[in-house]
Amino acid sequence: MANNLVISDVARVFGLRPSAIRYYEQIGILPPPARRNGQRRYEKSALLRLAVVQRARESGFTLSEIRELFFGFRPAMRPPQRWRKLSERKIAELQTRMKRLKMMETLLKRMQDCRCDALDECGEKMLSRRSAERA
Amino acid sequence: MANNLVISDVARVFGLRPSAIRYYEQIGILPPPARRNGQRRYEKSALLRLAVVQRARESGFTLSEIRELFFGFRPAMRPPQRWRKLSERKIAELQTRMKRLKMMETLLKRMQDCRCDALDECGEKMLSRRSAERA
DNA sequence: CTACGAGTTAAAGTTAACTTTAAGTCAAAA
DNA sequence: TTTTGACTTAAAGTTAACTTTAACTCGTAG
Repeated sequence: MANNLVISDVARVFGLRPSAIRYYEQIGILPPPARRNGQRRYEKSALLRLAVVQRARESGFTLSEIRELFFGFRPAMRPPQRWRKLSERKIAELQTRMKRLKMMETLLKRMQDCRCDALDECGEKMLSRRSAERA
Repeated sequence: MANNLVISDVARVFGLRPSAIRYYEQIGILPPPARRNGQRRYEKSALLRLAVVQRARESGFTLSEIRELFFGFRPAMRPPQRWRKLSERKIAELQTRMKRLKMMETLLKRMQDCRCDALDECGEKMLSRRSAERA
Protein backbone atom coordinates (compact mmCIF):
# COMPACT_ATOMS: atom_id res chain seq x y z
CA MET A 1 0.00 0.00 0.00
CA ALA A 2 0.87 3.64 -0.16
CA ASN A 3 2.63 3.92 3.15
CA ASN A 4 5.59 5.33 1.32
CA LEU A 5 5.01 8.94 0.43
CA VAL A 6 8.07 11.09 0.85
CA ILE A 7 7.84 14.62 2.05
CA SER A 8 7.81 16.25 -1.35
CA ASP A 9 4.84 14.12 -2.41
CA VAL A 10 2.87 15.10 0.63
CA ALA A 11 3.82 18.70 0.06
CA ARG A 12 2.60 18.58 -3.52
CA VAL A 13 -0.68 16.97 -2.54
CA PHE A 14 -1.41 19.74 -0.09
CA GLY A 15 0.13 22.62 -1.94
CA LEU A 16 2.66 23.18 0.83
CA ARG A 17 6.42 23.24 0.85
CA PRO A 18 8.34 20.46 2.50
CA SER A 19 9.65 22.95 5.01
CA ALA A 20 6.11 23.70 6.15
CA ILE A 21 5.49 20.04 6.82
CA ARG A 22 8.68 19.72 8.83
CA TYR A 23 7.63 22.79 10.70
CA TYR A 24 4.25 21.28 11.55
CA GLU A 25 6.05 18.26 12.89
CA GLN A 26 8.38 20.41 14.87
CA ILE A 27 5.59 22.27 16.62
CA GLY A 28 3.75 19.05 17.33
CA ILE A 29 0.84 19.37 14.95
CA LEU A 30 1.95 16.47 12.84
CA PRO A 31 3.34 13.33 14.52
CA PRO A 32 6.87 12.30 13.50
CA PRO A 33 6.49 9.70 10.77
CA ALA A 34 8.50 6.54 10.24
CA ARG A 35 11.82 6.86 8.45
CA ARG A 36 13.61 5.00 5.69
CA ASN A 37 17.28 5.80 5.37
CA GLY A 38 16.64 8.76 7.56
CA GLN A 39 13.91 10.11 5.30
CA ARG A 40 10.37 10.66 6.40
CA ARG A 41 7.78 8.28 4.97
CA TYR A 42 4.18 9.28 5.40
CA GLU A 43 1.17 7.07 5.50
CA LYS A 44 -2.50 7.70 5.27
CA SER A 45 -3.02 8.83 8.84
CA ALA A 46 -0.65 11.73 8.28
CA LEU A 47 -2.57 12.79 5.22
CA LEU A 48 -5.82 12.73 7.13
CA ARG A 49 -4.38 14.84 9.83
CA LEU A 50 -2.96 17.27 7.35
CA ALA A 51 -6.32 17.54 5.67
CA VAL A 52 -7.90 18.59 8.93
CA VAL A 53 -5.10 21.01 9.64
CA GLN A 54 -5.44 22.53 6.21
CA ARG A 55 -9.14 23.11 6.53
CA ALA A 56 -8.78 24.60 9.95
CA ARG A 57 -6.07 26.93 8.63
CA GLU A 58 -8.25 27.98 5.74
CA SER A 59 -10.97 28.98 8.10
CA GLY A 60 -8.65 31.13 10.12
CA PHE A 61 -7.54 28.94 13.01
CA THR A 62 -4.04 29.59 14.22
CA LEU A 63 -1.65 26.69 14.51
CA SER A 64 -1.82 26.79 18.27
CA GLU A 65 -5.59 26.69 18.17
CA ILE A 66 -5.29 23.67 15.96
CA ARG A 67 -2.90 22.05 18.38
CA GLU A 68 -5.34 22.72 21.16
CA LEU A 69 -7.98 21.04 19.10
CA PHE A 70 -5.87 17.92 18.67
CA PHE A 71 -4.70 17.81 22.22
CA GLY A 72 -8.11 18.64 23.59
CA PHE A 73 -9.43 15.71 21.69
CA ARG A 74 -6.84 13.17 22.61
CA PRO A 75 -5.78 12.96 26.23
CA ALA A 76 -9.36 12.14 26.98
CA MET A 77 -10.65 13.89 30.04
CA ARG A 78 -12.80 10.73 30.28
CA PRO A 79 -15.41 11.35 27.62
CA PRO A 80 -13.85 13.96 25.38
CA GLN A 81 -15.40 16.74 27.41
CA ARG A 82 -12.53 19.06 26.98
CA TRP A 83 -12.81 18.58 23.27
CA ARG A 84 -16.50 19.30 23.38
CA LYS A 85 -15.98 22.53 25.29
CA LEU A 86 -13.27 23.57 22.94
CA SER A 87 -15.10 22.90 19.78
CA GLU A 88 -18.19 24.63 21.08
CA ARG A 89 -16.10 27.68 21.65
CA LYS A 90 -14.55 27.42 18.22
CA ILE A 91 -17.93 27.03 16.59
CA ALA A 92 -19.09 30.20 18.28
CA GLU A 93 -16.00 31.97 17.01
CA LEU A 94 -16.66 30.76 13.52
CA GLN A 95 -20.17 32.11 13.68
CA THR A 96 -18.91 35.50 14.79
CA ARG A 97 -16.45 35.51 11.95
CA MET A 98 -19.12 34.63 9.47
CA LYS A 99 -21.29 37.51 10.66
CA ARG A 100 -18.38 39.89 10.24
CA LEU A 101 -17.69 38.71 6.75
CA LYS A 102 -21.33 39.14 5.89
CA MET A 103 -21.26 42.71 7.21
CA MET A 104 -18.14 43.53 5.29
CA GLU A 105 -19.71 42.13 2.16
CA THR A 106 -22.73 44.36 2.63
CA LEU A 107 -20.43 47.26 3.22
CA LEU A 108 -18.46 46.68 0.05
CA LYS A 109 -21.57 46.22 -2.02
CA ARG A 110 -23.05 49.38 -0.65
CA MET A 111 -19.89 51.29 -1.47
CA GLN A 112 -19.99 50.06 -5.02
CA ASP A 113 -23.33 51.71 -5.54
CA CYS A 114 -22.35 54.96 -3.99
CA ARG A 115 -21.22 58.04 -5.87
CA CYS A 116 -19.17 59.54 -3.05
CA ASP A 117 -15.76 60.58 -4.20
CA ALA A 118 -14.13 60.03 -0.87
CA LEU A 119 -14.27 56.85 1.09
CA ASP A 120 -14.86 58.76 4.29
CA GLU A 121 -18.22 60.04 3.12
CA CYS A 122 -19.09 56.51 2.30
CA GLY A 123 -18.07 55.44 5.76
CA GLU A 124 -20.46 57.95 7.18
CA LYS A 125 -23.39 56.40 5.41
CA MET A 126 -22.39 52.98 6.52
CA LEU A 127 -22.03 53.95 10.08
CA SER A 128 -25.41 55.56 10.17
CA ARG A 129 -27.06 52.49 8.74
CA ARG A 130 -25.07 50.31 11.01
CA SER A 131 -27.54 50.06 13.86
CA ALA A 132 -30.22 48.87 11.46
CA GLU A 133 -27.80 46.14 10.43
CA ARG A 134 -27.19 44.82 13.87
CA ALA A 135 -30.83 44.42 14.82
CA MET B 1 -17.72 70.57 18.13
CA ALA B 2 -15.66 67.51 18.84
CA ASN B 3 -12.80 68.18 16.44
CA ASN B 4 -10.49 67.82 19.39
CA LEU B 5 -9.97 64.20 20.24
CA VAL B 6 -6.43 63.36 21.21
CA ILE B 7 -4.87 60.08 20.27
CA SER B 8 -5.62 58.29 23.50
CA ASP B 9 -9.32 59.10 23.15
CA VAL B 10 -9.45 57.72 19.66
CA ALA B 11 -7.54 54.69 20.82
CA ARG B 12 -10.01 54.06 23.61
CA VAL B 13 -13.00 54.44 21.32
CA PHE B 14 -11.67 51.80 18.97
CA GLY B 15 -10.02 49.54 21.48
CA LEU B 16 -6.60 50.17 19.99
CA ARG B 17 -3.38 51.49 21.43
CA PRO B 18 -2.13 54.90 20.46
CA SER B 19 0.85 53.26 18.84
CA ALA B 20 -1.43 51.37 16.48
CA ILE B 21 -3.03 54.61 15.35
CA ARG B 22 0.34 56.22 14.73
CA TYR B 23 1.30 53.14 12.83
CA TYR B 24 -1.77 53.38 10.62
CA GLU B 25 -0.85 56.95 9.88
CA GLN B 26 2.70 55.95 9.12
CA ILE B 27 1.69 53.37 6.57
CA GLY B 28 -0.78 55.75 4.98
CA ILE B 29 -4.03 54.20 6.03
CA LEU B 30 -4.99 57.11 8.21
CA PRO B 31 -4.30 60.66 6.98
CA PRO B 32 -2.08 62.80 9.22
CA PRO B 33 -4.44 64.86 11.38
CA ALA B 34 -4.10 68.49 12.41
CA ARG B 35 -1.86 69.24 15.37
CA ARG B 36 -2.10 71.41 18.44
CA ASN B 37 1.20 71.98 20.20
CA GLY B 38 2.59 69.17 18.17
CA GLN B 39 -0.12 66.75 19.32
CA ARG B 40 -2.50 65.04 16.97
CA ARG B 41 -6.11 66.18 17.10
CA TYR B 42 -8.62 63.97 15.39
CA GLU B 43 -11.93 64.94 13.94
CA LYS B 44 -14.92 63.02 12.77
CA SER B 45 -13.53 62.05 9.39
CA ALA B 46 -10.68 60.19 11.03
CA LEU B 47 -13.13 58.24 13.15
CA LEU B 48 -15.15 57.29 10.11
CA ARG B 49 -12.11 56.08 8.35
CA LEU B 50 -10.97 54.13 11.35
CA ALA B 51 -14.37 52.51 11.59
CA VAL B 52 -14.06 51.25 8.05
CA VAL B 53 -10.52 50.07 8.70
CA GLN B 54 -11.59 48.24 11.80
CA ARG B 55 -14.39 46.40 10.08
CA ALA B 56 -12.20 45.42 7.21
CA ARG B 57 -9.58 44.14 9.65
CA GLU B 58 -12.18 42.13 11.50
CA SER B 59 -13.18 40.43 8.32
CA GLY B 60 -9.65 39.43 7.54
CA PHE B 61 -8.37 42.11 5.19
CA THR B 62 -4.70 42.89 5.52
CA LEU B 63 -3.62 46.46 5.99
CA SER B 64 -2.25 46.63 2.50
CA GLU B 65 -5.50 45.34 1.07
CA ILE B 66 -7.22 48.08 3.00
CA ARG B 67 -4.84 50.64 1.63
CA GLU B 68 -5.53 49.37 -1.85
CA LEU B 69 -9.18 49.80 -1.13
CA PHE B 70 -8.71 53.43 -0.11
CA PHE B 71 -6.34 54.27 -2.90
CA GLY B 72 -8.36 52.40 -5.47
CA PHE B 73 -11.29 54.47 -4.44
CA ARG B 74 -9.67 57.84 -4.39
CA PRO B 75 -7.42 58.74 -7.28
CA ALA B 76 -10.44 58.18 -9.48
CA MET B 77 -9.59 56.34 -12.63
CA ARG B 78 -12.45 58.46 -14.02
CA PRO B 79 -15.49 56.75 -12.62
CA PRO B 80 -14.13 54.70 -9.74
CA GLN B 81 -13.59 51.72 -11.95
CA ARG B 82 -10.52 50.58 -10.24
CA TRP B 83 -12.43 50.63 -7.01
CA ARG B 84 -15.23 48.63 -8.54
CA LYS B 85 -12.83 45.97 -9.83
CA LEU B 86 -11.14 45.81 -6.51
CA SER B 87 -14.20 45.52 -4.41
CA GLU B 88 -15.64 42.93 -6.71
CA ARG B 89 -12.56 40.87 -6.16
CA LYS B 90 -12.73 41.39 -2.43
CA ILE B 91 -16.38 40.42 -2.34
CA ALA B 92 -15.55 37.18 -4.10
CA GLU B 93 -12.82 36.54 -1.57
CA LEU B 94 -15.22 37.16 1.25
CA GLN B 95 -17.64 34.68 -0.21
CA THR B 96 -14.93 32.04 -0.45
CA ARG B 97 -13.99 32.68 3.15
CA MET B 98 -17.56 32.37 4.25
CA LYS B 99 -17.89 29.02 2.53
CA ARG B 100 -14.77 27.78 4.25
CA LEU B 101 -15.98 28.85 7.63
CA LYS B 102 -19.25 27.09 6.99
CA MET B 103 -17.39 23.90 6.09
CA MET B 104 -15.24 24.10 9.16
CA GLU B 105 -18.31 24.61 11.28
CA THR B 106 -19.88 21.50 9.81
CA LEU B 107 -16.65 19.66 10.42
CA LEU B 108 -16.49 20.64 14.06
CA LYS B 109 -20.11 19.82 14.67
CA ARG B 110 -19.69 16.45 13.07
CA MET B 111 -16.68 15.75 15.23
CA GLN B 112 -18.64 16.57 18.32
CA ASP B 113 -21.08 13.81 17.58
CA CYS B 114 -18.48 11.24 16.82
CA ARG B 115 -17.21 8.63 19.22
CA CYS B 116 -13.79 8.19 17.64
CA ASP B 117 -11.03 8.38 20.16
CA ALA B 118 -8.49 9.75 17.75
CA LEU B 119 -8.92 12.79 15.65
CA ASP B 120 -7.43 11.04 12.65
CA GLU B 121 -10.26 8.55 12.47
CA CYS B 122 -12.61 11.45 12.55
CA GLY B 123 -10.73 13.06 9.74
CA GLU B 124 -11.25 9.97 7.69
CA LYS B 125 -14.99 10.22 7.98
CA MET B 126 -14.94 13.84 7.08
CA LEU B 127 -12.85 13.35 4.06
CA SER B 128 -15.09 10.65 2.74
CA ARG B 129 -18.15 12.81 3.13
CA ARG B 130 -16.35 15.75 1.67
CA SER B 131 -17.37 15.29 -1.92
CA ALA B 132 -21.01 15.30 -0.93
CA GLU B 133 -20.36 18.61 0.78
CA ARG B 134 -18.94 20.31 -2.24
CA ALA B 135 -21.80 19.48 -4.54
C1' DC C 1 9.75 76.50 39.47
C1' DT C 2 9.69 71.91 39.11
C1' DA C 3 7.45 67.75 38.68
C1' DC C 4 3.80 65.15 36.38
C1' DG C 5 1.22 63.08 32.87
C1' DA C 6 0.47 62.71 28.17
C1' DG C 7 2.01 63.60 24.00
C1' DT C 8 6.18 63.21 20.25
C1' DT C 9 9.96 60.60 17.40
C1' DA C 10 12.97 57.01 15.44
C1' DA C 11 14.39 52.71 16.02
C1' DA C 12 14.52 48.30 17.86
C1' DG C 13 11.81 44.34 19.54
C1' DT C 14 7.87 40.80 19.18
C1' DT C 15 4.90 36.91 17.41
C1' DA C 16 3.14 33.78 14.00
C1' DA C 17 4.02 30.98 10.42
C1' DC C 18 6.93 29.84 7.61
C1' DT C 19 11.20 30.00 4.27
C1' DT C 20 15.93 30.10 3.32
C1' DT C 21 20.53 28.81 3.99
C1' DA C 22 24.51 26.17 5.01
C1' DA C 23 26.40 21.99 5.61
C1' DG C 24 25.87 17.29 5.36
C1' DT C 25 23.94 12.17 3.99
C1' DC C 26 22.59 8.81 0.68
C1' DA C 27 20.95 6.02 -3.29
C1' DA C 28 20.74 5.72 -7.95
C1' DA C 29 22.26 7.38 -12.64
C1' DA C 30 26.18 8.21 -15.76
C1' DT D 1 33.33 6.35 -9.10
C1' DT D 2 31.83 10.64 -9.25
C1' DT D 3 27.86 13.37 -9.79
C1' DT D 4 23.16 14.35 -9.15
C1' DG D 5 19.02 15.21 -6.84
C1' DA D 6 16.30 14.68 -2.95
C1' DC D 7 16.46 14.25 1.50
C1' DT D 8 18.38 15.72 6.52
C1' DT D 9 19.42 19.31 10.41
C1' DA D 10 19.95 23.60 13.05
C1' DA D 11 19.83 28.18 12.74
C1' DA D 12 19.05 32.45 10.75
C1' DG D 13 15.98 35.28 7.88
C1' DT D 14 11.22 37.10 6.43
C1' DT D 15 6.65 39.55 6.57
C1' DA D 16 2.73 41.57 8.84
C1' DA D 17 1.10 44.21 12.27
C1' DC D 18 2.06 46.10 15.91
C1' DT D 19 4.48 47.24 20.62
C1' DT D 20 8.18 48.78 23.35
C1' DT D 21 11.86 51.70 24.42
C1' DA D 22 14.63 55.75 24.89
C1' DA D 23 15.01 60.34 24.73
C1' DC D 24 12.54 64.50 24.37
C1' DT D 25 8.75 68.43 24.59
C1' DC D 26 4.55 70.40 26.49
C1' DG D 27 0.97 72.49 29.45
C1' DT D 28 -0.66 72.42 33.85
C1' DA D 29 -1.09 71.34 39.05
C1' DG D 30 1.15 72.18 43.20
